[in-house]
Amino acid sequence: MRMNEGVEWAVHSCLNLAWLGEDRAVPAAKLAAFYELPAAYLNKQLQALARAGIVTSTPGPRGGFRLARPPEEITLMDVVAAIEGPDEAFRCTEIRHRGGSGSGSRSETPCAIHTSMRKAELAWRRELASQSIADIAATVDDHSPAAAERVRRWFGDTRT
Amino acid sequence: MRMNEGVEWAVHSCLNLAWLGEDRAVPAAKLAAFYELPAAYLNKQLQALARAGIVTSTPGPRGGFRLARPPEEITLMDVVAAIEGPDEAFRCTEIRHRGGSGSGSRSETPCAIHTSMRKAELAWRRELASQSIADIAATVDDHSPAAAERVRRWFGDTRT
DNA sequence: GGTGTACTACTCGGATATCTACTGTCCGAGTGACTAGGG
DNA sequence: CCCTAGTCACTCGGACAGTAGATATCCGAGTAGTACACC
Repeated sequence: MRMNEGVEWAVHSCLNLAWLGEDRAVPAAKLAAFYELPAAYLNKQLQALARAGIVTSTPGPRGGFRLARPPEEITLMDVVAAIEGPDEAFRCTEIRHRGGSGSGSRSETPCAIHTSMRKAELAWRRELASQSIADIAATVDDHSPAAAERVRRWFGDTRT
Repeated sequence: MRMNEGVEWAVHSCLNLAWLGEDRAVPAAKLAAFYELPAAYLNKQLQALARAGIVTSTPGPRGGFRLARPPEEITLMDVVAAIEGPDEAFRCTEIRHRGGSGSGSRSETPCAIHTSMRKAELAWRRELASQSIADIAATVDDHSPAAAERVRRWFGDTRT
């Protein structure tokens, strides 16, 4: 089981967008250059965020991405769901109804394994939903206060 | 993000082994036939369980797999870790230290995103570790009491 | 009849193909800004 | 000096390859049971 690498990129980009404010749009190429990521592929992830309503995109010159709502209202769960899709990690294929096992009583009782797995996954989702982009930004500001300013300076100065 | 299908097979097989008792070994081919699964591939998953010390394997005629310890002491976390491996789903690649971002202060503060993700994943693992094979067996016995007996009969009768 | 030995069938275990989906790249559609010309 | 039309560069958006990991399969090593020959 492995999470898409795009999730890491997306969260970092959301953090940067949060620091840069909502009044300016940042092109995907610039967000990618900040971390030396492949620009076109990061763009793909940002598109997913846009479809999920987490960021808004504006085309043309001076265009780019910006957060669609305040960072307090964007949770890690939102970002993960946008990139990974709605499906849960464990997918019950109902093998208990195949072969010699299910012959006869095709009961409609829920699969106990599926239930247990879902319970664990819900705990995971709940924890993700409890943490917002603003929370993470606050943690970073606490540990290294210069980070936000460095981001603002870098995105303000370079004209790549 | 998608969990290996082998996890589902492995948990079902552990359940069956629990119902069949520790005093008899069941070949992988028979466990596979019960659900019409590819035998060689299920065997691969059972090997992973054996390496993790969840089941013991005995070769030769009358050989097969059996639980290495009572089902009360086998948790879902054990099985998932055996199949999926020890790595966590979210892997921080430390992109924050690449490119224009990290130039200058390569701080040793922990990555806040990584910390948050790990927190969620720990909640998931904790929930998995709290449920044992015996718990699931009890749930199934509660919902459809005939299941255990049907398993014992099927594995006892057929001589495939 | 008892015992030792060779044989056979059965099982796991790991090495080897195939296939899905994640990763990465490219080009076109659309939009806003800028420039130049006219009033 | 102000307004308008045309051009251009920039950006997103989706369509198109490449690749790692999961899925599926096959064959060899080892073992226990069995049959047979010998004592």
